[in-house]
Amino acid sequence: MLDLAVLGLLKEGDLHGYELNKRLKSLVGGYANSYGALYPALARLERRGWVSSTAVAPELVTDEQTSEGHPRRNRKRSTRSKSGRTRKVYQITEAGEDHLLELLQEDANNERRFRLQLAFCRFLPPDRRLALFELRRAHLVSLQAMARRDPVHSNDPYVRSLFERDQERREHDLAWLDRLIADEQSKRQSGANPDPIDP
Amino acid sequence: MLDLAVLGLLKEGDLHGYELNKRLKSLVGGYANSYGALYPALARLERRGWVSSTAVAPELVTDEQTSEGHPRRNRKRSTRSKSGRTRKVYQITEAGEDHLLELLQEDANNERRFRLQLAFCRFLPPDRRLALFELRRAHLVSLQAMARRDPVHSNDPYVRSLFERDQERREHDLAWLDRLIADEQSKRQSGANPDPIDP
DNA sequence: GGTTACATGTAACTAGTTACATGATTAG
DNA sequence: CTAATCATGTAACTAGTTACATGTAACC
Repeated sequence: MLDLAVLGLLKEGDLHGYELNKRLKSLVGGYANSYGALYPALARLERRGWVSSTAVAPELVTDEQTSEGHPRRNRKRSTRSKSGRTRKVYQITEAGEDHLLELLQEDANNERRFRLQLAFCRFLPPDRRLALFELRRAHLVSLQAMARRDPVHSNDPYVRSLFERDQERREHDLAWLDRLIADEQSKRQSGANPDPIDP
Repeated sequence: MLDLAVLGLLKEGDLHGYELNKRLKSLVGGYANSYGALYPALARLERRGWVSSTAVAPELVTDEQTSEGHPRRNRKRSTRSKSGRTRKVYQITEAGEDHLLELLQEDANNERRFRLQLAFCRFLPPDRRLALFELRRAHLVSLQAMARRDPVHSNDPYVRSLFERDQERREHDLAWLDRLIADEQSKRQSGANPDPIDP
């Protein structure tokens, strides 16, 4: 799961672990400050050849990589470092990109995984993307059916309220997915030139 | 987490592992057929003195425990067994009930935990229950605030759609929780006799 | 006579969290 | 000078899944 998130973020651009973690936090509300998961994951991805890393000495940090614009008066030297340690900047490999495409298509039964798949589904070809959405839809529909044929037995008001919320959430989610699917299909019909020659 | 679910279900009545698993499935849409988590959990709960178990021989299975009403013609003997193996029926201990009360109050930051806490919150005294709801509410509000002060950076339509859904879900959840809280408070005001003497 | 349901368990694996260790740089 | 932020990592723990092993009994 983390693999998917990391490869997806690295496909957008090279990053080091600390920065990756910040992006993960804003991408998935959750994925705490768990460097305890991230760093081992990066090491694993590198062992498998899906990413490669470059050590970047703090002196070599360039202006582009350093936060905002206003250059604040150089103190002592023009090259100042924002970090005290050598950073390891990771980049995705070709094998990594292939693997990412696989991860983007598998399952979709898992709520958290689907979240990540959606966040990076722009890297999929349109037909694969649509297939992913349909797969997720089928899963939601089967959950819906399960809930309907086996309604709440409990008379407890709290349990009932919980199950009602679940029901509403499923319906809301299905409607949302249907909108996504409809948008995909309308895209195929209108600007359906995968190799645009005449703009 | 499983501990909470198991203790809660056992507080409603004695059960064996297989039956517990079925209840878990209908209670939490999820918690797969994971006997691989349940049986070790039961063993652990027993070691800690929160539950105790009784071996029940298949011959001793009584009619009350055997599914539905229609008695189907006894074949060969009046005591027929539905199961081929000795079942281990678990019951919650006094220490287990105390522990359950603790589990019902801790955290509430965790979505899945809160689900279970709500499913069994009827075992809490009303003030504790209200406190639990308020705690969950505070957590949702802080998530809401985080999302607002740090909006989506991405221009990707899929990412945007995802974050919009998140937002709607949070709002829906908050409204739902507020209804639960309001109901609790109105209960306190109307039938607020914890030791009813005059019915 | 094969599939499904009943029933208990173990082993290996997946996935993430919490706490710790370490140290530099920067903003107030 | 002190708190926050930057930066990388390890160890122990929590929590659940998947696959396997084993066997009975009921259903069609």
